[in-house]
Amino acid sequence: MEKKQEEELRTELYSTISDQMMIPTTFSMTNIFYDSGMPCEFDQKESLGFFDVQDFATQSIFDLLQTPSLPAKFMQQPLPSPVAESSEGVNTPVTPNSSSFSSSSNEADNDDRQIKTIEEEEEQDQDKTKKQLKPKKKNQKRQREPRFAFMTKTEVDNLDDGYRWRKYGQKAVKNSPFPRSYYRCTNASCVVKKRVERSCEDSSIVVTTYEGTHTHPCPIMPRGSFGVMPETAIFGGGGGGGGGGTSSFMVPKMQHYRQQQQQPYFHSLMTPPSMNFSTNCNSSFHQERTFRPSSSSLVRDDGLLQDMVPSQMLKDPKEE
DNA sequence: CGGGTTTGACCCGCGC
DNA sequence: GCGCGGGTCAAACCCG
Repeated sequence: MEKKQEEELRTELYSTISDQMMIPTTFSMTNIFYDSGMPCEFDQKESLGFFDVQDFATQSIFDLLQTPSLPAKFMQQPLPSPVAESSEGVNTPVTPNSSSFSSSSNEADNDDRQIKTIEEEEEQDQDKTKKQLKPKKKNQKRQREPRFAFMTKTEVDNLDDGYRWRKYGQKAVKNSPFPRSYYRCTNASCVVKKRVERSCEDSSIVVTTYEGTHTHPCPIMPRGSFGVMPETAIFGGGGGGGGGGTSSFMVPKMQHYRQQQQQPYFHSLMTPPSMNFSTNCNSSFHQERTFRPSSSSLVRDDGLLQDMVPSQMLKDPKEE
C-alpha cells in the first residue's frame, strides 16, 4: 500500500519533470537516482525513472529537482540549507535535501530527522573537507550529502550542467577501465561536488553524481529559461569562445555540443535501449514509462526540441 | 599571471 | 593489524 503511494509519487514526479522539461516521454536516455546521503545507502539509491533528456538538459533536471514547482509533497520540508543561509542568501534552491521522497528503504520514516542530522554535520564537514589532512574526530562517521546520479548515454564525459566545476581529482575505478573524475563547484561558498564516470558495462553511458546543494544561482542561465530561449538566441550569434567552456552563455555551450557530440546525441536517441540498469534500480517504476521508442514523438514534438535544436540536427542521422 | 587540469601521495573507512 | 579501494590534497604543469 505504501509501496503504491511511492509509485504514484514517483510517477507524478516523473510526469512533472517530463512536462516541465517539455520533452517527449518516449525515449529513455537517463536514469536518475536519488540518495538521501546516509552512509552506505547509495546501494539503495532511488531510481526516479528514466528520463528523456538531452545531454545538455541535465541542468534542467537538476534544476527542476530543486524547483518549488514540483509537487509539494516531494518537498516535505523546504528546509533552509544552513549552507545557503551562511551565504548571502542567494536564490536558494529548495534542494535535493528536502526531496526526501526516497522511501523504499526502512530509513525513510526517519528521513526528516536524518536530513537534519546530515545538515548539522555538514557544517562541520565543510571545514573538514577543506582541511582534510588535519586531524578530525575519528568516531564521527562521515555522512554524505544527498546525491543525485544521472545515467546519460553520451559521448561527452563531462556534461555541461550550467555550473562551473573544477576538477580536483581522478581515480581509477576498480573493475572499470574508465577513471572517475571528481569535480567541485568553483564557487567559493559552494561545496557541491560532482563525480563523473563511465559505466563499465556500457561505455557510452556516463554516470554523473551530484553531491550537495548549490548555494548560488546557476551562472549560466536563470531558472526556467531553458527551452524557452529562442533559437536565434541560442545559435544565432557567432558568440565565439566561451573561454573556459562552462562559464559561457548558451551559445558557446550549444556550439560546444555541436562540435563535440555532433551526432552521438541523436544517435543515442535512435539507439535501441539496450541499456540495462537493473542492477541499480530497486524500483520497478521505470518500466512504466521506459523505452517506448517512437521516433515520431521526437520529430513532431511540437515546440519542444525544435525550440532548442536547429532543424538540421533534428533530422534523422540516417538521412544524412 | 590566473585559473583549470594532472597526478602521485596521502587519508580514511571497511572488510578480512 | 593489514591491505584495499574510494576520496581528497596539493605541487607541478598547462593554457589562454
